[in-house]
Amino acid sequence: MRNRAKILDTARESFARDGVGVPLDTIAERAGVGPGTVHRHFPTKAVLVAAVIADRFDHLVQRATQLGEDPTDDFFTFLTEVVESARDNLVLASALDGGLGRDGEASSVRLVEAFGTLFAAAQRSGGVRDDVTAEDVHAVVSGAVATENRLAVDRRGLGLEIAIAGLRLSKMSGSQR
Amino acid sequence: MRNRAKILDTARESFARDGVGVPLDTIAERAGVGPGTVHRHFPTKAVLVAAVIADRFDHLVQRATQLGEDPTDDFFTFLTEVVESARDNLVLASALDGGLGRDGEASSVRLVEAFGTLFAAAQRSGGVRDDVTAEDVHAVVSGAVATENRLAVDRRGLGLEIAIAGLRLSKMSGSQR
Amino acid sequence: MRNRAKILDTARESFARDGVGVPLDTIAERAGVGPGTVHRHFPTKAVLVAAVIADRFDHLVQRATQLGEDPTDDFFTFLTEVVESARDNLVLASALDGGLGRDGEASSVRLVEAFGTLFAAAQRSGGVRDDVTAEDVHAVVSGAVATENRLAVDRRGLGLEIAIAGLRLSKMSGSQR
Amino acid sequence: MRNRAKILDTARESFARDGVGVPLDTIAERAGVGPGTVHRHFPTKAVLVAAVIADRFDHLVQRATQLGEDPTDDFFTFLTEVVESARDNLVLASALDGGLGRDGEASSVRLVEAFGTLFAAAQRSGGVRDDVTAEDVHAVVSGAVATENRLAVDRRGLGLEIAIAGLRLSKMSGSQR
DNA sequence: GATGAATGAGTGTTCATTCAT
DNA sequence: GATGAATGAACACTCATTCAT
Repeated sequence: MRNRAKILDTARESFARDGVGVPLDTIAERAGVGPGTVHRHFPTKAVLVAAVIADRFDHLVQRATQLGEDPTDDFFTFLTEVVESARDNLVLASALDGGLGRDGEASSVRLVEAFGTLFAAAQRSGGVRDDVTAEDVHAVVSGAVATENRLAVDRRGLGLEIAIAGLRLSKMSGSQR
Repeated sequence: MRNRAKILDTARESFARDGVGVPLDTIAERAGVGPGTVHRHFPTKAVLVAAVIADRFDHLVQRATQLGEDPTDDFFTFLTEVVESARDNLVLASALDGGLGRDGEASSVRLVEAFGTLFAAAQRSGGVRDDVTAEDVHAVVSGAVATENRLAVDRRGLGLEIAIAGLRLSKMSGSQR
Repeated sequence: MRNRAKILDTARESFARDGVGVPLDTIAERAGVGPGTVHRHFPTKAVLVAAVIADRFDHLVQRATQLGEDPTDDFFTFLTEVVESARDNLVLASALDGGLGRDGEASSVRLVEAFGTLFAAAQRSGGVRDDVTAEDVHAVVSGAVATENRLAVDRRGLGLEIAIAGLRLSKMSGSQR
Repeated sequence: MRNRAKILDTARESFARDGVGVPLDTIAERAGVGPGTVHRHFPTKAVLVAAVIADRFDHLVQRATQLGEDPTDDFFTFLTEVVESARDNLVLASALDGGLGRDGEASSVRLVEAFGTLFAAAQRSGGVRDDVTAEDVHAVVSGAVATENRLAVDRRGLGLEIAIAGLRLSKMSGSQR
């Protein structure tokens, strides 16, 4: 249905800008449909939120398959894309923050897999610290997103820079603290 | 009053565990008091939330004054304390995340000042990258908190390690990305 | 919607009988709808109260336009209608009592205008004391309403009679007290 | 107890200015006592309100006994005092308005009696219309109070003037309407 | 399929009243 | 007697969800 897409788009923008607190009625109104229509397509608010997230996650997974140069570059490129897609996007940021893969959502699992594959390859090829796990990477991504979202607009990039430097293989790794 | 402390404690735990979404009635019940009692001590939910945060923030500011060795060590020690205090604490994490100092709350402003002083000293003494601002540090702290909160329990520390490494003066600073 | 009218009717009766203190939930229950439905049609209790009043006021203004005999008779006929409509009606009585026109409500302003026009004409035609102002008339109307509401049922009319006699041009006007 | 008088005074002013809606806690605070103290002296808010009213009513009844010239003058003088005491006094105004004597309150009954005696004498002496009852007078007083309270400050007196003219024996009485 | 009116449980807040100190 | 902290019922209002049209 065309309405489904319209609702999904509106929800994406609304949730991105204002968080999941936005009333469904507001989304319905912004999408130019009735609240009942929203529920026809998305029986529950949670379902709608999940759909919005899944949409972005699948979009990202898609991108992961379009890489293919150097494993290390691929990994960091993907990480950058993930972080940037969650920048200025409240739902995505909190979706990455809270329970990537843990929620059992199919798209979430796929993203974890895509990430895992790239990460394993990068680690094998020696471009990434070998004392961090795939799970750790999820956490670091969360952190990078949080940093980016808090940074002044003209300072953007610092969060990514630090995260990437922190994951990249270097002599100083693990020597701090 | 003894009840004020009881309510504040209960609120601290409730907000830490479940976020600020916890109904005041629930907090009242958990504290073993009536809903009216909560309002007597904290006229508004916002006031209670602010009180919980202020309590922790002032605790931190207190710690800042007890340092006094090497400026750089002091700064990173304080940063570590701040991040650790927000670990497993949803309100504190989001308080650090959203608008440190921007909210005009006295305790928030004091924390910003404490941070700023230590940061300036550390930067002057050459222990911290000189291309980052105090504002940047707030963002990086947010990120470290997010990372720590997402990390498996036995992996804790990685977020801090990366943040600290990212802020510490090093030859590679600014060379990435 | 049919429900809007049902709610307005119920509110009119409830407010008339028991005053504006009646809980919205009670009105909802009496109207056979949920509390949310009341809020859908009248976002705020003040809006509902205003709607009830506006409904009566506009009804009165309507009547004012249907007159057209002798200016003096018209004025007193209208005054009588206004007072009688507020008889046994707590909201209307207090709406007339407190701030006719001062509240900025459109219907209130219209009623003031209707009253003012009739009053001016009556005064010009010599049927009304020329030492009273339009504002005075509002106060006298308030008084007549109060009197009528306090009067035993079989004595009704005395308040109006006194008010009308007091406003009508007579030799004794202003000689008392 | 001295506190009782302090509370009563404070309540009188508070209720006069803001109506009976004023919270007891506010009155307690203004009186410089705890809320519990208010309840010790006045078990219920209704009791306090009644006490405030009784205090004024008894004050008025007192005045009634100090008259003694011409019956008609006495009656209208008393009526004037009653109306003026309720001017700018929200509780008193509504106490006069709603149920003088009907509430069974002793002071209310006494006021009714005082009024009744003066009224009967005035009527007997031929100074007051003989087609109105004592009950009617209560209603007219209500009206005069309402009018006075609505009148602009520099127009005060009109309500009383009209009420008195309306009750006084005159050739036009009963000829209107 | 779409609509949007209706639902009703839930939330923050107020305030008369009680009672331990 | 006085205090003021505590109580809890009550209220206005929100919003996810349902359902008649």
